[in-house]
Amino acid sequence: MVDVGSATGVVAELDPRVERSRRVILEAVLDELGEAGYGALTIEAVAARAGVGKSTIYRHWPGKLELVEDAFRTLKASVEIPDEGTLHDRVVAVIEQVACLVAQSTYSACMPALIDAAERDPKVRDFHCRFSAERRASLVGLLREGIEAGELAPTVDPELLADALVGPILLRRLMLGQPVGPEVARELVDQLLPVTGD
Amino acid sequence: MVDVGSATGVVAELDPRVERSRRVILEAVLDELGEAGYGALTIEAVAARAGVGKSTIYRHWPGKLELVEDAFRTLKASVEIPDEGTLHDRVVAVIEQVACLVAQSTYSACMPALIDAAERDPKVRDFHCRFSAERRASLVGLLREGIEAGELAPTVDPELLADALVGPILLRRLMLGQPVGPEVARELVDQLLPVTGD
DNA sequence: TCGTTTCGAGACGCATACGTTTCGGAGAGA
DNA sequence: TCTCTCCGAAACGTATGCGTCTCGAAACGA
Repeated sequence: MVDVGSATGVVAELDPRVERSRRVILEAVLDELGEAGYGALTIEAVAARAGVGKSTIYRHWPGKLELVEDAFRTLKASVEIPDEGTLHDRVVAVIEQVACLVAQSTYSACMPALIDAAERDPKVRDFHCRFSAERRASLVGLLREGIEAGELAPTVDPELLADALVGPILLRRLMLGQPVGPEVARELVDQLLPVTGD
Repeated sequence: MVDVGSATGVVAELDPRVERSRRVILEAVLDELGEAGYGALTIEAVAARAGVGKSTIYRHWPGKLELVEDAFRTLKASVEIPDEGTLHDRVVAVIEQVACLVAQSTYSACMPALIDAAERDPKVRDFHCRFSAERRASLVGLLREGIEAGELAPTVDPELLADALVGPILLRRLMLGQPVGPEVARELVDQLLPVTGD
């Protein structure tokens, strides 16, 4: 019942039953969000899908909002920046990851629900924006490196360029119903990255 | 009660009471969608907001889905293509309109709900995608003109470029919580439009 | 004027979800 | 083994929304 901070700063659950309950419940929340969305999400549906009693959910969370927040926090949607290669190739690798993430992943399935929930509740909005901004920052950083290394013209606005690379992927997924595959990443970079020299 | 096709092909409601009821109800639906979203939208809330009885709603629509579809159809979100000016200026004008539309409009308020609803129901999805595709097509057409007129390099993919111009606006509105003003339109076009010659 | 149509209001039975509570069973840990 | 904790199930009363129905008032339009 009580969390214990270990010497490493990691918080460990004493009872494995609690850990297991929290895990299956949060998984069920993400599944429900993908299917029903935020507005139509019910605690009863989550409990049924997770195979737990409602009381177990209310034992660990005060309500729907906190439950959904915790579930979103478990989403894995990080992007890895490759160390080697030309700027062009490194950017392509990043955009490929973004395309895969947006085309098929738990994150992708929950994206519409997340966008909708962010519009309704300030807490979710904060989380969602910070979540997106973190990934964006890594791409912006990569582009900044390129400018400093002289591979990109100094007139380039790295934030605008980052959004221009990622924006179309979102647009096609959310507005056009045509999620793009990773093969489009190279086209995007070829068209939009104003490389200097070669 | 009966629609009459006039000589001009316009369908007119005989009874002004019906016309008025439908109008205030559909307005209320859009307001509710902006506030509550699609999943949490209820007929009762729409009726209360519109100041009509529930029976009046059920008299004109079979259920929530058709009601929402009709409401979305009343959304004005068209983009006008200017006739004169350089390609650069014409594209700027279009992107400015898009930015205004996405920053503040009934359409903007309903966008998260529309995206969420499209994910849940195929009918809404069809409508939403066609709706988005129509606006996209007008910008793509403008870019194609530019290519044919030699103002844009023939290597440009007009659809990709159109998405690269509009995508960032959506990304900042939906993912970053930073809707952009029309002043960003010029920056976008300056950075992304690969004009030939001048 | 007068019959017709639509209206708002509200009651209806039904279904679902809320959040709380109780209780017997089972797993954890000493 | 034995105690303590957490569990799932289910029942609880309440609240809300569903879709239907009825009714008297008001507006339409001929």
